Amino acid sequence: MDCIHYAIMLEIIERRHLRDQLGEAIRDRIVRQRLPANQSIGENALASELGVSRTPVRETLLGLERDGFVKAVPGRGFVVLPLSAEEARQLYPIVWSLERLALSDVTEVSPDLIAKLRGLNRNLESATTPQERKQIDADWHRCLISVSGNQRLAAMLEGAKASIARYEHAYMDAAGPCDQSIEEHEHIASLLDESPALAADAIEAHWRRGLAVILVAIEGTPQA
Amino acid sequence: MDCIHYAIMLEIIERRHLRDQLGEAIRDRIVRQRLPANQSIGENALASELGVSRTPVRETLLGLERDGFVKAVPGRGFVVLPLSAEEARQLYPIVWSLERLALSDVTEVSPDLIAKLRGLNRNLESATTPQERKQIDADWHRCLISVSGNQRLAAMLEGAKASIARYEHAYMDAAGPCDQSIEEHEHIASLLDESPALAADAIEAHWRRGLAVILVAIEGTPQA
DNA sequence: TGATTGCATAATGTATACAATCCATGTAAT
DNA sequence: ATTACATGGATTGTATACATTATGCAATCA
Repeated sequence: MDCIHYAIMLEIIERRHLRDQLGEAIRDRIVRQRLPANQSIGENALASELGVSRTPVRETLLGLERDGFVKAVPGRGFVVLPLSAEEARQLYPIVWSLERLALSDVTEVSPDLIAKLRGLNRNLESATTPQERKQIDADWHRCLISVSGNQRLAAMLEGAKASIARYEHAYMDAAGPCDQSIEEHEHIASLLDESPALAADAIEAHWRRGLAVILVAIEGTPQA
Repeated sequence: MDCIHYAIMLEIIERRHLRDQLGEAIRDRIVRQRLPANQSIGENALASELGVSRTPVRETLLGLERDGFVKAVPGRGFVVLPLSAEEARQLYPIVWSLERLALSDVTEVSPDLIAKLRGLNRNLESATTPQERKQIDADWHRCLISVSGNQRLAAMLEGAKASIARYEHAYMDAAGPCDQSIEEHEHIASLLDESPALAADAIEAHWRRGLAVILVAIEGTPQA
């Protein structure tokens, strides 16, 4: 029994397609505006920069098109879509509707899960780097919607959240989730086992506040 | 000035990627179970059958993976995912949540739109072939959610509806939308300008009934 | 007989090739 | 000077090639 068998037994070998690994890198370039909006993506340059061929790059871009990062224009490749207040106004309600759905119809919430949410929230409090804070915040929401057990819902939310990340990066404080977010998380966690309906209202309010921040940043006017 | 210039001026020339055209064909093969579930898709056979190379076929399959039709397994290609009551229970609530969202926050509904809905519903009544009925039903729902103006929402719903079409084809009466559906459509249209909230409730009920039909067909028991 | 190994074949994942088309620059004509 | 057009290089969309990995089957062994 050699090391390969051990690897299989322990599920160490985890093969991933190149396109999945590239996703992170290319999304990052878009979020950080290294690939500017309204500009066609040079597939050759991107591929050689990433050390792969055009094929997996194009596969990744097709996925990013589904998530609303880019648009494929016949004959001129993939174009990075611009951010807009209008799109933000479209995206956020989708997210809060889907997270509401995750919390509806929940009959019983395990104490373990609430404990896990509280733990993540503590980690969020003590996190130092913005990157870490954003990561933990995303984990907290993933954990929250896991109560539904709805995998299709989780997958759709992943895509929508990725789009929203663009707006948060571009317009929100680079520090990441603030104290108010942490308080709201705690509030939601505490509501979870008493009244899922109230928790659903709270999660919607949480996102509404996030949208308001973004819209102020984009449009300047406090209430638009 | 030759015919090509005219074509461009009139926007007659509409270039589409092969992957988009293949989408319909491959989805159809899955829905009709010509590509059976739990079975890996032979890309070579499919490509030559469709008269194209593997490249656009694979691009299409990546899109179908996003819509939950297939799953890419590293090393063994794309596998057609099986239908399950569990997935149906996940999909339908997503659809009614998103259609609810489309109807919420609607301030003013144009009379034109209501007239168009009623017109489509009449077409649905007089449609003859099941294919036509399904097409018109889909158009009716597209028209309904267009009141929101939320394009991201519309795109997500397209994907979710495509998945649901698999269930409807496999388990619902092949005749397509029935008289009750038409009545419900009419009811929803009439509620639309008075009370969007009630219309939202009605559209949810519409989909809940659809889910119930599917679940009975899959599981047999009337209330599960 | 039943399980296992080894090999041959087929299929996948990625890279590369090639034809079509886009875009920028330059040139001529008005 | 501006427009129209021609031309070349660059880029895309699709096809094909190639290396790796999976799959099936026959031969071997317990």
